Amino acid sequence: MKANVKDEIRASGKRMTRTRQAVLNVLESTKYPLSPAELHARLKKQGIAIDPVTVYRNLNALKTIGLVKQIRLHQEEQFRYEMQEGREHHHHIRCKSCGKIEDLLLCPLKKLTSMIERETRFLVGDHSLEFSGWCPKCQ
Amino acid sequence: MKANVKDEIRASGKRMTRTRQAVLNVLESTKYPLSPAELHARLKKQGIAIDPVTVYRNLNALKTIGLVKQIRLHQEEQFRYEMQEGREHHHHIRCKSCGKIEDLLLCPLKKLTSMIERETRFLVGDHSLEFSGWCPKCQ
DNA sequence: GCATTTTTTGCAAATAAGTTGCAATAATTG
DNA sequence: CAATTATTGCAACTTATTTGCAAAAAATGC
Repeated sequence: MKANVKDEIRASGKRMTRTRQAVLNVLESTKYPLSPAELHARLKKQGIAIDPVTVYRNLNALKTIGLVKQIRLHQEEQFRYEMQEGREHHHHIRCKSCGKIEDLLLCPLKKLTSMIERETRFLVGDHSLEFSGWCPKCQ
Repeated sequence: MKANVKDEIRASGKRMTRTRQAVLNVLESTKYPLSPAELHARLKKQGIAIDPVTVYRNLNALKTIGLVKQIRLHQEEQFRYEMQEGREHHHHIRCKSCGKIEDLLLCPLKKLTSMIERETRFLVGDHSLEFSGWCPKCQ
């Protein structure tokens, strides 16, 4: 865990507890966004028994600070969370069959933003892009 | 309501009831995807008092036939539904302040698909793209 | 290090969106 | 019009998430 992660938590008036440390460790060592339930299961497997509610509360706290990003993949019923700290802007692809999720580092949408702003007169703040299909194993 | 909508419903073994007719009417006359609750409220305002459960069941039935499309806008907690029948492929933009949703007819992603397939070895079936920002009134 | 303050945690209970079981009702078919 | 099958309403259930509250853990001041 990077030192400045703890600093950021403290700077926001929050505390770095064992539990929070463990939540961050799992998120940092996972290459795709996790649901609260998946995160809870991983902690359990590590012998760290915390209440599911505590997972929710930690994820919300970390999201508020901006250390963690909350996303929702289309057609999924729960939120997922991934580290935001030090990560590039990216999107995801999800297998329709087994649910496998991978990051996509490419993003073709920066140039499109001004076009959309002109057309809709919205001020664009953000976008979300997701592909779905079948992963190599499920084809 | 187009004649072939009723035909498609009948062809799938389903029936065209007053209720279902009313649900379709609302969807056809709305220019953005509606949540079940919003749809229910509109029916109520028209003096059509049906159970919320019936709205859910009708939306699911229409989705199964392929007449209606179910989408989930990122950071929203409920599903939304829009007519699929006779509509172009499109995406949405949503105001972060008031929640206003508009359609975007442009889609820059067709060319990207083969690139993603090469990179990830997934077979891409679908994509979802959503912009969010501030609508003219909320800027 | 100890007492005080404030955050965090666990447990139980509440919420919100959506689904399911079942009996009554409404459409369709012959 | 009678028989069949889909649809509806109501109550109850499920799943994901949030909230209240008292106890436990972390930070702060001395």
